[in-house]
Amino acid sequence: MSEHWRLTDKGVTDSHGQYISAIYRHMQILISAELAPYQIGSGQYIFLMAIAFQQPITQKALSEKLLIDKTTTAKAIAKLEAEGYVRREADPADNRYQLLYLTESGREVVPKVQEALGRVKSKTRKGITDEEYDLLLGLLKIVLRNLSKQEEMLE
Amino acid sequence: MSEHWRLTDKGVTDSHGQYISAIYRHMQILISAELAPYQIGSGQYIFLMAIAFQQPITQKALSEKLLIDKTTTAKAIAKLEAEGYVRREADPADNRYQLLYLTESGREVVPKVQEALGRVKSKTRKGITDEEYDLLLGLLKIVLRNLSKQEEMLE
DNA sequence: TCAAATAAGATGTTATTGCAACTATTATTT
DNA sequence: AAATAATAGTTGCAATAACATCTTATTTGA
Repeated sequence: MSEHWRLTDKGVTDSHGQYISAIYRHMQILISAELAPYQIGSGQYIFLMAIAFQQPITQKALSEKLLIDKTTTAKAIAKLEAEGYVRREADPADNRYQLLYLTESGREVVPKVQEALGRVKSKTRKGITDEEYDLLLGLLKIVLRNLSKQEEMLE
Repeated sequence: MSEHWRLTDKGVTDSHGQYISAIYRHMQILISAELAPYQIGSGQYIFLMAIAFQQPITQKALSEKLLIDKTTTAKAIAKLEAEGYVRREADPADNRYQLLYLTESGREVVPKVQEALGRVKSKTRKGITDEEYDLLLGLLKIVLRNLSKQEEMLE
Protein backbone atom coordinates (compact mmCIF):
# COMPACT_ATOMS: atom_id res chain seq x y z
CA MET A 1 0.00 0.00 0.00
CA SER A 2 2.94 2.27 0.56
CA GLU A 3 3.97 1.62 -3.00
CA HIS A 4 1.27 3.71 -4.58
CA TRP A 5 3.63 4.69 -7.36
CA ARG A 6 4.38 1.17 -8.49
CA LEU A 7 3.03 0.53 -11.91
CA THR A 8 1.35 -2.35 -13.61
CA ASP A 9 2.48 -3.49 -17.01
CA LYS A 10 -0.86 -2.40 -18.43
CA GLY A 11 -0.34 1.11 -17.22
CA VAL A 12 3.08 1.49 -18.72
CA THR A 13 3.15 -0.40 -21.94
CA ASP A 14 -0.34 -1.22 -23.09
CA SER A 15 -1.44 2.02 -24.58
CA HIS A 16 -1.47 2.89 -28.24
CA GLY A 17 0.95 5.76 -27.68
CA GLN A 18 3.92 3.50 -27.12
CA TYR A 19 3.21 1.47 -30.23
CA ILE A 20 2.50 4.52 -32.33
CA SER A 21 5.79 6.18 -31.49
CA ALA A 22 7.84 3.01 -31.92
CA ILE A 23 6.18 2.32 -35.28
CA TYR A 24 6.64 5.92 -36.35
CA ARG A 25 10.35 5.94 -35.54
CA HIS A 26 11.03 2.62 -37.20
CA MET A 27 9.08 3.55 -40.30
CA GLN A 28 11.03 6.79 -40.57
CA ILE A 29 14.25 4.79 -40.64
CA LEU A 30 12.95 2.35 -43.24
CA ILE A 31 11.58 5.08 -45.49
CA SER A 32 14.74 7.15 -45.20
CA ALA A 33 16.76 4.16 -46.36
CA GLU A 34 14.39 3.46 -49.24
CA LEU A 35 14.39 7.04 -50.48
CA ALA A 36 18.07 7.80 -49.91
CA PRO A 37 18.92 7.11 -53.58
CA TYR A 38 16.68 10.02 -54.60
CA GLN A 39 17.94 12.42 -51.93
CA ILE A 40 14.46 12.53 -50.44
CA GLY A 41 14.21 12.35 -46.67
CA SER A 42 11.42 10.98 -44.53
CA GLY A 43 10.32 14.55 -43.91
CA GLN A 44 9.73 15.35 -47.55
CA TYR A 45 8.10 12.44 -49.28
CA ILE A 46 4.60 13.12 -47.95
CA PHE A 47 4.72 16.57 -49.49
CA LEU A 48 6.01 15.28 -52.79
CA MET A 49 3.21 12.74 -52.95
CA ALA A 50 0.56 15.25 -51.94
CA ILE A 51 1.69 17.63 -54.66
CA ALA A 52 1.66 14.78 -57.16
CA PHE A 53 -1.91 14.07 -56.16
CA GLN A 54 -3.11 17.64 -56.46
CA GLN A 55 -1.26 20.10 -58.62
CA PRO A 56 -0.92 22.99 -58.11
CA ILE A 57 -1.40 23.27 -54.40
CA THR A 58 -0.40 25.90 -51.84
CA GLN A 59 1.72 25.35 -48.75
CA LYS A 60 -1.27 26.32 -46.63
CA ALA A 61 -3.38 23.62 -48.22
CA LEU A 62 -0.62 21.07 -47.78
CA SER A 63 -0.25 21.93 -44.12
CA GLU A 64 -3.97 21.52 -43.52
CA LYS A 65 -4.33 18.35 -45.53
CA LEU A 66 -1.37 16.67 -43.88
CA LEU A 67 -1.94 18.20 -40.45
CA ILE A 68 1.60 19.53 -40.37
CA ASP A 69 2.79 22.87 -39.10
CA LYS A 70 3.19 25.45 -41.84
CA THR A 71 6.82 26.14 -40.97
CA THR A 72 7.61 22.46 -41.31
CA THR A 73 5.89 22.53 -44.68
CA ALA A 74 7.90 25.55 -45.77
CA LYS A 75 11.18 23.84 -44.95
CA ALA A 76 10.23 20.54 -46.56
CA ILE A 77 9.16 22.30 -49.75
CA ALA A 78 12.40 24.27 -49.73
CA LYS A 79 14.32 20.99 -49.72
CA LEU A 80 12.22 19.49 -52.48
CA GLU A 81 12.77 22.63 -54.49
CA ALA A 82 16.52 22.54 -53.85
CA GLU A 83 16.58 18.93 -55.09
CA GLY A 84 14.74 20.07 -58.20
CA TYR A 85 11.59 18.02 -57.65
CA VAL A 86 9.21 20.89 -56.99
CA ARG A 87 8.73 24.30 -58.55
CA ARG A 88 7.24 27.34 -56.81
CA GLU A 89 5.20 29.95 -58.60
CA ALA A 90 3.53 32.96 -57.05
CA ASP A 91 -0.23 32.90 -57.53
CA PRO A 92 -1.00 35.78 -59.94
CA ALA A 93 -4.39 36.21 -58.27
CA ASP A 94 -2.91 36.52 -54.77
CA ASN A 95 0.80 36.94 -54.36
CA ARG A 96 0.78 35.60 -50.84
CA TYR A 97 0.29 32.11 -52.20
CA GLN A 98 3.02 29.99 -53.67
CA LEU A 99 1.61 27.52 -56.16
CA LEU A 100 3.55 24.29 -56.09
CA TYR A 101 4.12 22.11 -59.13
CA LEU A 102 6.18 19.01 -59.80
CA THR A 103 9.11 19.53 -62.12
CA GLU A 104 9.95 17.06 -64.86
CA SER A 105 12.38 15.48 -62.44
CA GLY A 106 9.66 15.37 -59.82
CA ARG A 107 7.25 13.58 -62.16
CA GLU A 108 9.95 11.04 -62.87
CA VAL A 109 10.72 10.29 -59.24
CA VAL A 110 7.15 10.04 -57.97
CA PRO A 111 6.47 6.51 -59.27
CA LYS A 112 9.71 5.33 -57.71
CA VAL A 113 8.81 6.87 -54.39
CA GLN A 114 5.39 5.30 -54.65
CA GLU A 115 6.95 1.89 -55.22
CA ALA A 116 9.29 2.36 -52.28
CA LEU A 117 6.39 3.33 -50.05
CA GLY A 118 4.48 0.34 -51.32
CA ARG A 119 7.33 -1.92 -50.34
CA VAL A 120 7.42 -0.45 -46.86
CA LYS A 121 3.68 -0.75 -46.54
CA SER A 122 3.53 -4.40 -47.54
CA LYS A 123 6.45 -5.27 -45.28
CA THR A 124 4.82 -3.64 -42.30
CA ARG A 125 1.31 -4.98 -42.83
CA LYS A 126 2.43 -8.57 -43.26
CA GLY A 127 0.18 -10.92 -41.35
CA ILE A 128 -2.75 -8.52 -41.43
CA THR A 129 -5.77 -9.33 -43.59
CA ASP A 130 -7.49 -6.74 -45.76
CA GLU A 131 -10.43 -6.66 -43.35
CA GLU A 132 -8.17 -6.14 -40.39
CA TYR A 133 -6.21 -3.49 -42.21
CA ASP A 134 -9.36 -1.56 -43.04
CA LEU A 135 -10.33 -1.83 -39.41
CA LEU A 136 -6.90 -0.58 -38.35
CA LEU A 137 -7.15 2.41 -40.67
CA GLY A 138 -10.63 3.17 -39.40
CA LEU A 139 -9.51 3.12 -35.78
CA LEU A 140 -6.42 5.20 -36.50
CA LYS A 141 -8.67 7.67 -38.27
CA ILE A 142 -10.80 7.99 -35.14
CA VAL A 143 -7.74 8.54 -32.95
CA LEU A 144 -6.45 11.18 -35.31
CA ARG A 145 -9.82 12.92 -35.40
CA ASN A 146 -9.88 12.98 -31.61
CA LEU A 147 -6.49 14.64 -31.63
CA SER A 148 -7.46 17.20 -34.25
CA LYS A 149 -10.59 18.05 -32.33
CA GLN A 150 -8.48 18.57 -29.24
CA GLU A 151 -6.45 21.04 -31.23
CA GLU A 152 -9.52 22.99 -32.33
CA MET A 153 -10.64 23.27 -28.73
CA LEU A 154 -7.39 24.96 -27.82
CA GLU A 155 -7.84 27.67 -30.42
CA MET B 1 -1.81 7.20 -70.47
CA SER B 2 0.86 9.84 -70.49
CA GLU B 3 -0.07 10.60 -66.94
CA HIS B 4 1.38 7.44 -65.49
CA TRP B 5 2.52 9.37 -62.45
CA ARG B 6 -0.90 10.62 -61.43
CA LEU B 7 -1.96 9.19 -58.14
CA THR B 8 -5.16 7.89 -56.70
CA ASP B 9 -6.29 8.98 -53.29
CA LYS B 10 -5.83 5.42 -52.06
CA GLY B 11 -2.22 5.42 -53.06
CA VAL B 12 -1.37 8.64 -51.37
CA THR B 13 -3.38 8.87 -48.22
CA ASP B 14 -4.85 5.52 -47.30
CA SER B 15 -1.93 3.83 -45.71
CA HIS B 16 -1.28 3.49 -42.02
CA GLY B 17 1.96 5.44 -42.30
CA GLN B 18 0.22 8.76 -42.78
CA TYR B 19 -2.05 8.22 -39.82
CA ILE B 20 0.74 6.91 -37.63
CA SER B 21 2.92 9.95 -38.20
CA ALA B 22 0.11 12.45 -37.78
CA ILE B 23 -1.03 10.75 -34.57
CA TYR B 24 2.53 10.57 -33.30
CA ARG B 25 3.19 14.24 -33.89
CA HIS B 26 -0.08 15.39 -32.35
CA MET B 27 0.34 13.15 -29.34
CA GLN B 28 3.81 14.53 -28.78
CA ILE B 29 2.34 18.02 -28.65
CA LEU B 30 -0.44 17.01 -26.26
CA ILE B 31 1.90 15.13 -23.94
CA SER B 32 4.44 17.94 -23.95
CA ALA B 33 1.73 20.34 -22.84
CA GLU B 34 0.49 17.99 -20.13
CA LEU B 35 3.96 17.38 -18.71
CA ALA B 36 5.30 20.90 -19.03
CA PRO B 37 4.53 21.67 -15.35
CA TYR B 38 6.99 18.98 -14.33
CA GLN B 39 9.71 19.95 -16.80
CA ILE B 40 9.36 16.58 -18.46
CA GLY B 41 9.38 16.52 -22.24
CA SER B 42 7.74 14.10 -24.62
CA GLY B 43 11.11 12.46 -25.09
CA GLN B 44 11.59 11.59 -21.46
CA TYR B 45 8.35 10.35 -19.98
CA ILE B 46 8.56 6.83 -21.44
CA PHE B 47 11.89 6.34 -19.73
CA LEU B 48 10.63 7.67 -16.45
CA MET B 49 7.69 5.29 -16.54
CA ALA B 50 9.81 2.34 -17.57
CA ILE B 51 12.19 2.96 -14.68
CA ALA B 52 9.22 3.25 -12.33
CA PHE B 53 8.05 -0.12 -13.57
CA GLN B 54 11.37 -1.86 -13.14
CA GLN B 55 13.96 -0.53 -10.77
CA PRO B 56 16.89 -0.61 -11.12
CA ILE B 57 17.32 -0.95 -14.85
CA THR B 58 20.18 -0.27 -17.22
CA GLN B 59 20.12 2.04 -20.22
CA LYS B 60 20.73 -0.94 -22.44
CA ALA B 61 17.66 -2.69 -21.10
CA LEU B 62 15.59 0.46 -21.51
CA SER B 63 16.70 0.84 -25.11
CA GLU B 64 15.77 -2.73 -25.93
CA LYS B 65 12.48 -2.69 -24.09
CA LEU B 66 11.37 0.57 -25.66
CA LEU B 67 12.96 -0.07 -29.06
CA ILE B 68 14.81 3.21 -28.87
CA ASP B 69 18.38 3.91 -29.90
CA LYS B 70 20.85 3.82 -27.02
CA THR B 71 22.09 7.34 -27.71
CA THR B 72 18.55 8.66 -27.45
CA THR B 73 18.20 6.81 -24.18
CA ALA B 74 21.43 8.29 -22.88
CA LYS B 75 20.25 11.81 -23.60
CA ALA B 76 16.80 11.31 -22.15
CA ILE B 77 18.21 9.84 -18.97
CA ALA B 78 20.65 12.73 -18.72
CA LYS B 79 17.70 15.13 -18.76
CA LEU B 80 15.74 13.17 -16.20
CA GLU B 81 18.83 13.12 -14.01
CA ALA B 82 19.33 16.86 -14.46
CA GLU B 83 15.73 17.44 -13.38
CA GLY B 84 16.38 15.31 -10.32
CA TYR B 85 13.92 12.54 -11.14
CA VAL B 86 16.42 9.79 -11.78
CA ARG B 87 19.61 8.71 -10.09
CA ARG B 88 22.48 6.84 -11.77
CA GLU B 89 24.68 4.35 -9.98
CA ALA B 90 27.48 2.30 -11.48
CA ASP B 91 26.81 -1.42 -11.23
CA PRO B 92 29.39 -2.73 -8.72
CA ALA B 93 29.43 -6.06 -10.56
CA ASP B 94 30.12 -4.49 -13.94
CA ASN B 95 31.16 -0.89 -14.15
CA ARG B 96 30.00 -0.55 -17.73
CA TYR B 97 26.42 -0.54 -16.56
CA GLN B 98 24.65 2.39 -15.01
CA LEU B 99 21.86 1.27 -12.74
CA LEU B 100 18.95 3.69 -12.84
CA TYR B 101 16.73 4.46 -9.87
CA LEU B 102 13.95 6.94 -9.25
CA THR B 103 14.76 9.64 -6.76
CA GLU B 104 12.30 10.74 -4.11
CA SER B 105 11.25 13.50 -6.47
CA GLY B 106 10.88 10.93 -9.23
CA ARG B 107 8.61 8.74 -7.13
CA GLU B 108 6.46 11.77 -6.40
CA VAL B 109 6.06 12.80 -10.00
CA VAL B 110 5.34 9.39 -11.49
CA PRO B 111 1.66 9.22 -10.42
CA LYS B 112 1.11 12.69 -11.84
CA VAL B 113 2.68 11.71 -15.13
CA GLN B 114 0.59 8.57 -15.13
CA GLU B 115 -2.56 10.62 -14.66
CA ALA B 116 -1.56 12.99 -17.43
CA LEU B 117 -0.92 10.08 -19.78
CA GLY B 118 -4.24 8.62 -18.77
CA ARG B 119 -5.97 11.85 -19.72
CA VAL B 120 -4.28 11.85 -23.11
CA LYS B 121 -5.14 8.22 -23.64
CA SER B 122 -8.82 8.63 -22.84
CA LYS B 123 -9.07 11.74 -24.97
CA THR B 124 -7.54 10.03 -27.97
CA ARG B 125 -9.44 6.74 -27.70
CA LYS B 126 -12.82 8.39 -27.37
CA GLY B 127 -15.39 6.67 -29.54
CA ILE B 128 -13.50 3.39 -29.50
CA THR B 129 -14.89 0.45 -27.55
CA ASP B 130 -12.74 -1.78 -25.36
CA GLU B 131 -12.97 -4.57 -27.90
CA GLU B 132 -11.95 -2.26 -30.72
CA TYR B 133 -9.12 -0.87 -28.65
CA ASP B 134 -7.76 -4.32 -27.92
CA LEU B 135 -7.97 -5.04 -31.62
CA LEU B 136 -6.13 -1.82 -32.40
CA LEU B 137 -3.36 -2.67 -29.97
CA GLY B 138 -3.10 -6.16 -31.41
CA LEU B 139 -2.76 -4.86 -34.95
CA LEU B 140 -0.24 -2.20 -33.95
CA LYS B 141 1.71 -4.89 -32.18
CA ILE B 142 1.88 -6.88 -35.42
CA VAL B 143 3.03 -3.85 -37.41
CA LEU B 144 5.70 -3.12 -34.85
CA ARG B 145 6.87 -6.73 -34.86
CA ASN B 146 7.15 -6.61 -38.64
CA LEU B 147 9.31 -3.52 -38.35
CA SER B 148 11.53 -4.99 -35.65
CA LYS B 149 12.02 -8.14 -37.69
CA GLN B 150 13.03 -5.99 -40.62
CA GLU B 151 15.67 -4.49 -38.39
CA GLU B 152 17.03 -7.88 -37.36
CA MET B 153 17.33 -8.88 -41.02
CA LEU B 154 19.57 -5.90 -41.64
CA GLU B 155 22.03 -6.95 -38.96
C1' DT C 1 -8.78 56.02 -48.91
C1' DC C 2 -5.91 54.55 -45.61
C1' DA C 3 -4.96 52.28 -41.21
C1' DA C 4 -5.75 47.97 -38.86
C1' DA C 5 -6.47 43.26 -39.11
C1' DT C 6 -5.73 39.02 -41.34
C1' DA C 7 -3.29 35.61 -44.09
C1' DA C 8 0.75 33.07 -46.25
C1' DG C 9 5.27 32.17 -45.81
C1' DA C 10 10.05 32.60 -44.05
C1' DT C 11 13.48 32.58 -40.32
C1' DG C 12 15.53 31.54 -35.76
C1' DT C 13 15.48 28.68 -31.97
C1' DT C 14 14.60 24.46 -29.40
C1' DA C 15 13.44 19.45 -28.64
C1' DT C 16 13.47 14.72 -30.19
C1' DT C 17 15.84 11.20 -32.49
C1' DG C 18 19.37 8.27 -34.87
C1' DC C 19 24.02 7.33 -36.90
C1' DA C 20 29.10 7.45 -36.72
C1' DA C 21 32.72 7.52 -34.01
C1' DC C 22 34.65 7.51 -29.53
C1' DT C 23 35.89 6.02 -24.42
C1' DA C 24 35.90 2.83 -20.80
C1' DT C 25 35.16 -1.62 -19.04
C1' DT C 26 34.72 -6.61 -19.31
C1' DA C 27 35.21 -11.05 -21.89
C1' DT C 28 37.68 -13.98 -25.01
C1' DT C 29 41.46 -15.89 -27.51
C1' DT C 30 45.85 -17.17 -28.35
C1' DA D 1 49.20 -12.91 -19.36
C1' DA D 2 48.79 -9.89 -23.25
C1' DA D 3 46.27 -8.83 -27.16
C1' DT D 4 41.94 -8.74 -29.18
C1' DA D 5 36.67 -8.84 -29.09
C1' DA D 6 32.69 -7.29 -27.42
C1' DT D 7 29.71 -4.41 -24.64
C1' DA D 8 27.68 -0.08 -22.23
C1' DG D 9 27.52 4.34 -22.55
C1' DT D 10 28.87 9.21 -24.36
C1' DT D 11 29.63 12.90 -27.77
C1' DG D 12 29.24 15.29 -32.19
C1' DC D 13 26.50 15.87 -35.99
C1' DA D 14 22.41 15.96 -38.96
C1' DA D 15 17.38 15.45 -39.89
C1' DT D 16 12.57 16.06 -38.44
C1' DA D 17 9.30 18.99 -36.42
C1' DA D 18 7.02 22.70 -33.82
C1' DC D 19 6.65 27.37 -31.64
C1' DA D 20 7.51 32.37 -31.65
C1' DT D 21 8.34 35.98 -34.35
C1' DC D 22 8.94 38.50 -38.52
C1' DT D 23 7.90 40.00 -43.41
C1' DT D 24 5.03 40.71 -47.19
C1' DA D 25 0.63 40.82 -49.33
C1' DT D 26 -4.33 41.17 -49.12
C1' DT D 27 -8.67 42.34 -47.06
C1' DT D 28 -11.63 45.05 -43.97
C1' DG D 29 -13.40 48.83 -41.57
C1' DA D 30 -13.70 53.50 -40.20
